[in-house]
Amino acid sequence: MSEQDAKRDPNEKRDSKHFIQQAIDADLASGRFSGVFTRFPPEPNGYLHIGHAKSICLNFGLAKEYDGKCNLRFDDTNPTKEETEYVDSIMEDIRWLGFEWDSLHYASDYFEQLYEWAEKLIVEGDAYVCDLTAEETREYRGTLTAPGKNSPYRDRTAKENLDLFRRMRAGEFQDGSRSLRAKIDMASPNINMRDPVMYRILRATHHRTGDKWCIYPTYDWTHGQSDSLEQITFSICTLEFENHRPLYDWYCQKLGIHHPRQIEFAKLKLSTLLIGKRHMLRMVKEGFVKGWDDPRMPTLCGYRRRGYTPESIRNFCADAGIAKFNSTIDIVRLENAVREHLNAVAPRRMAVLDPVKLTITNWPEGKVEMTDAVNNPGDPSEGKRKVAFSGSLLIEREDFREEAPRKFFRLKKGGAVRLRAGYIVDCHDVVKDKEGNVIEILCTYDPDSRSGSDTSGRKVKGTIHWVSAEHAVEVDVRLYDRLFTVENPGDPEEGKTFVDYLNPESLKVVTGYVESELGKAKLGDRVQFERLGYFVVDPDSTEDRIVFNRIVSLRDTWGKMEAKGKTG
RNA sequence: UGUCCCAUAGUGUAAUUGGCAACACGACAGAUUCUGACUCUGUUAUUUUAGGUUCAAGUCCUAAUGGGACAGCCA
Repeated sequence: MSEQDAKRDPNEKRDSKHFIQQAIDADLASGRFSGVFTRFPPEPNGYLHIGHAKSICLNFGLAKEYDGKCNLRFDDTNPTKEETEYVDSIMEDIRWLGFEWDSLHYASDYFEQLYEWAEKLIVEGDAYVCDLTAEETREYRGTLTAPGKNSPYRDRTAKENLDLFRRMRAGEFQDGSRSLRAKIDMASPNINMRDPVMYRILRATHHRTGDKWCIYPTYDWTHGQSDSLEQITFSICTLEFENHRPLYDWYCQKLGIHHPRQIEFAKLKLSTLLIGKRHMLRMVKEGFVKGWDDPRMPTLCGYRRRGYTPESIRNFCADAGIAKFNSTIDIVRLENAVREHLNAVAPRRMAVLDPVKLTITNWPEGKVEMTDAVNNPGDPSEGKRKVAFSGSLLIEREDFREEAPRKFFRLKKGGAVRLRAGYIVDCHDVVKDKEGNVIEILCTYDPDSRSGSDTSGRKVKGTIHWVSAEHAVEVDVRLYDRLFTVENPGDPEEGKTFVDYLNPESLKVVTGYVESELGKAKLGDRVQFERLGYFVVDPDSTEDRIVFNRIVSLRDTWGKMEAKGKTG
């Protein structure tokens, strides 16, 4: 133990901080801010996914870490895309992840304040009503390399602008016929500063304000001001808003209001996953998956149904780190985080998913023995349970070979294997059908080899799982696998789309035979089927038939050896 | 012929802010094992390049190269 401590000592810098924490420390030290107040600002136009989880963990995590606050604010400035349905699911998902907001807000709550501030900018000559159409506005904006040119309406008087803007609000003009723009610099190398639009005329029913407004503020004109109103200190967002920061700052400065600091970080990207809204929408709409909460979806509700734990997702996000580099994290890290947590908390059970009959020829007719099985070898306090052992068992077809390579440690003809929490059995014969398939394995058992009280002294290399045929409970098992077969399905080669990379085996449904203990399993229960993986009880379960989802398989060293032909 | 941002093992992040490049995951090799799981051990790097500053550079400066973001009245 002291040796371990000595080894750990030089690496004692576990408190190393990422660049946002360092920025916060600096601002706190300099007195720029006196506390940490963050916010998570989703647009209620879709379901939260694993990428949002990173942002949620960051924002809520920072608030917790610095003893500050974190709000939930719905960025609902585009009535054509947003719905209350999403608001509810977003709140549910955040809570499931294990976070609670300090207070709940909607950007739409600030529409009136925003409007007043817009008038202020008009009066001060910092904003004007522009009659250019959307298309004309684009033409006037210039390009990435060429400066834009001033709108012919740029020099209207404050009085005229105010009148026009009020009439915009009053509904006197057609949708899209005019806009309110900030008067900044049409020659700015940063396109966001070329007189950005603040308001558009848009007759659409808003999910909260109904038909009260026919003009709606744009993101840039809303976000920073909302942050300011809530006294946010650190407005954390993703990298694509980096070029918007000058505008964020410009609005706050012109208005002379509380000025939060916007800090950008790289959003999460995971291999084999498609997180984009349109991609996910297409998967759902075209039936590649069964809905937003399909266990193969990268949505939080999908992962929830899949059986992932909030802890494992949080651990994963912490593990992934915060940086400004656009990186892709290997999906196995997420899967590993899930295994790591479930290994600690999921009770072990036995289940056979591809059964073949194993008959013990020297087992007393009709005898049933209750043996002890350990619930979690890593945690003795989890105790033991009784499992019914009999002369007629089911084992995994994969665990038997008539002819087997040298390193096959399971059951083979003429060989022996330990039945977990049971006896050692010796295979002496097999029964086959007309096609030559093995339909029954005949064994003898060693009465002195019972688990827990083995006096046989025998050492066998392999241990396999089993269930007693007459005691097993039949269940449905959904074997989920990755939805896509390639690292980056979002970057298809010529002439292909992400659809071409869908994994046809992302879902296999089989009938499983589980130990009787599992007949009592309840919705949401997570267990490890020994040697197979982690499974959760799905909501589709009924009174008389339980449905299990495979959360994630166990690491399969043997499978890898076989794939590489290293089985000796 | 723009502006901004980024570059450290295969992957992702560190490096006490200028002082012996570390951790995790993967991969590989081995140990252990009544789960081929878990656990444990070992291996895995001229810090993109070229200059410069310095006793000392992953860290500061300049340039190059490579990558990313931006031309919605989306967010």
